[in-house]
Amino acid sequence: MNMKATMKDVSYAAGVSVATVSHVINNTKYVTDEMRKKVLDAVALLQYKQNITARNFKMGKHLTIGFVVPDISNIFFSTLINEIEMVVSKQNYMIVVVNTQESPEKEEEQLRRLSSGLVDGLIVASAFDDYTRIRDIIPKNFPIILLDRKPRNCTCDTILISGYNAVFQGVENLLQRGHRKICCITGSQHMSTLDERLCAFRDCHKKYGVEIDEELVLRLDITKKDIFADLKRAFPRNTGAAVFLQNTLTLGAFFYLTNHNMFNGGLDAVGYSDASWRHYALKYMDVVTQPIDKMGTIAGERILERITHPNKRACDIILQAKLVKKSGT
Amino acid sequence: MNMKATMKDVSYAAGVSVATVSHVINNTKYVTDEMRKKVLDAVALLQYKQNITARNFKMGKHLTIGFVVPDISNIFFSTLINEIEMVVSKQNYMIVVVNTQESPEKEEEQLRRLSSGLVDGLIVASAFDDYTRIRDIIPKNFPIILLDRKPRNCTCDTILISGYNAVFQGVENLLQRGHRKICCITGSQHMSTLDERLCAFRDCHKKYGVEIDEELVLRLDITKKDIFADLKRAFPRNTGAAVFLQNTLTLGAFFYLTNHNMFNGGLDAVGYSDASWRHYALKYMDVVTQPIDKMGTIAGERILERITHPNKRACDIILQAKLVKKSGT
DNA sequence: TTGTAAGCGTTATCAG
DNA sequence: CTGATAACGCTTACAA
Repeated sequence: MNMKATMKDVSYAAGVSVATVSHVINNTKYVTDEMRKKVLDAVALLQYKQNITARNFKMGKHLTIGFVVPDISNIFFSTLINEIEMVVSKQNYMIVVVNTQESPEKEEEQLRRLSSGLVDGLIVASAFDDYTRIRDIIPKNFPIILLDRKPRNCTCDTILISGYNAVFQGVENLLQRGHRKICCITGSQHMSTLDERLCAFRDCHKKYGVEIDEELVLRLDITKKDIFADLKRAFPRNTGAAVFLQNTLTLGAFFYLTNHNMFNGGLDAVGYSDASWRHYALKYMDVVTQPIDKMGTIAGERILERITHPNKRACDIILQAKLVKKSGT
Repeated sequence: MNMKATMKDVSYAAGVSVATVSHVINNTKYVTDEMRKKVLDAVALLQYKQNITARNFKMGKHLTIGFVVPDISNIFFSTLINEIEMVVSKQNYMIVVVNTQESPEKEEEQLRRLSSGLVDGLIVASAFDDYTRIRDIIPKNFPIILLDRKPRNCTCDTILISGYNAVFQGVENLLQRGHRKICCITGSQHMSTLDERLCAFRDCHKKYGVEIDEELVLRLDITKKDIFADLKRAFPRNTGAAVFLQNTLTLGAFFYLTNHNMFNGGLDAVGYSDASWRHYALKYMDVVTQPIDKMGTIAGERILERITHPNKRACDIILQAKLVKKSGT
């Protein structure tokens, strides 16, 4: 019989009280060296390990923040994880990541689980269009921050990155260089960020009095393994310019286009990128980059603040994406 | 005063016992419809949410598996997450991911924390060379599975992917096509997988009696943001062939090489890839792909089995990477 | 400085 | 079928 040792076992073995054991384990009160040694010896002898769940339960604290992401393999989110981790780990918090695979049902289930006593706060990039249902799920005043996407009817803190200006500027450059047939390639999912970017695309055309050929506005499904085929079909040869509104799309497109030597053929493009490969692309296209590090830092700081002050009023923060021009221009 | 409602509160409001409340919440015993309704009404009224930590504590079960990864932004690991999730979610387990950023210290800390009552089992891709210390940290018989890398002195279950044959075969192809100056580009970190791949590179040369120019064996630091510069320096023009032993490296290299039109210049190459972009690369290089999905499935199934039978004897599983030849050949 | 004991929210045993 | 109540392992007044 090899049941796991508890504090009581240790206290018994050491000939002291459980309170004393607790205090030496947690360094929470002064204990004489003699006692401390007895305790530590017993701990070693019994291979005692503190039961963190019991502790968390008793304290109502977990030193843990949940990060709910729709797609963990998107470099945008994985970078964010590191960034947030860096901030919160300074206060001894850890981050647990759960992946919802863009499924609202999964998100709902996870939010329900995590918010019911597993973590002290939540950061979530939501797959929901509308957040009304979620409000009943998350306890009132539970520290929660929404990232990157803002569903309707959501009253929590949000941190967003606006791509409007950057995309507008990118499209403006293309128009100013004389392009009139600009292909716009975006994702098939519906989300606030994409809508905004597309909006910039349209508005810029309007400003210059250029009519958009709707045939050139394409929505590709990037969850499919092979964007290649889609792109092939989608990419008309008679347009001299293209705009890609999503980072995942841009990588695929970039491969496709370089492989077909289209940039050397004079193609002009604006892409979206959050990854290190943006450096390579810069030879051929303007690239919109998002301030992920800043977003992560702010998210980390803010969730910590919410945890300590749960009933401050919520607010939105909007960061700006930036257009980095390709090397030639 | 708006303290969170407990079962006791609910039982009081519903005029029943806590036992009954518990049973309707968990569907764990038959309760008459009348009682059940009373309970559910009270739950709604008080906005009662079960405290999962208390439950986990009491039950000693968490329905949670920890996945400890060295680099969450590596597509190899993020794909693995999805794969594992798919398996374990069928048994209602969730998976929490923690990122160690290739730091053994972080790994140790996380293992300590997770294994002390936060999760029911662990899957870890370790940043450790040697696992002796870890054995004292993880409780005896704690369900744990090591993935992808096998540190020395590790007696747990491991699931590995051997790249030996695939790399050997890739190099063999190059040699048979007449190449004698093959540049080998690998990572700067030390890990079992890379060692094995490099070993295949060497062994294959030996088999063909070709001496390796050690100047052409390069270790690049992929944690640096800009592999581009490194590659530029590293890549000698007089070699007609190159082998890339890591997926992250290969992507950078591929960009660099296509941008410089080197494939059209006749460069022959073997790369490592786990991502969807492998399709694009296949026009230009042989690509080693790893059976990530299989690895994930096995890992998921095995950890579940370990959780139910914690004291079966550990064993190793070795999967084989596969060489996919480029389209022309 | 150390020990005693109550109590955190749940589950589960056992009587009714 | 339902209800008291002990117990899970730990922290923390409070008492000694």
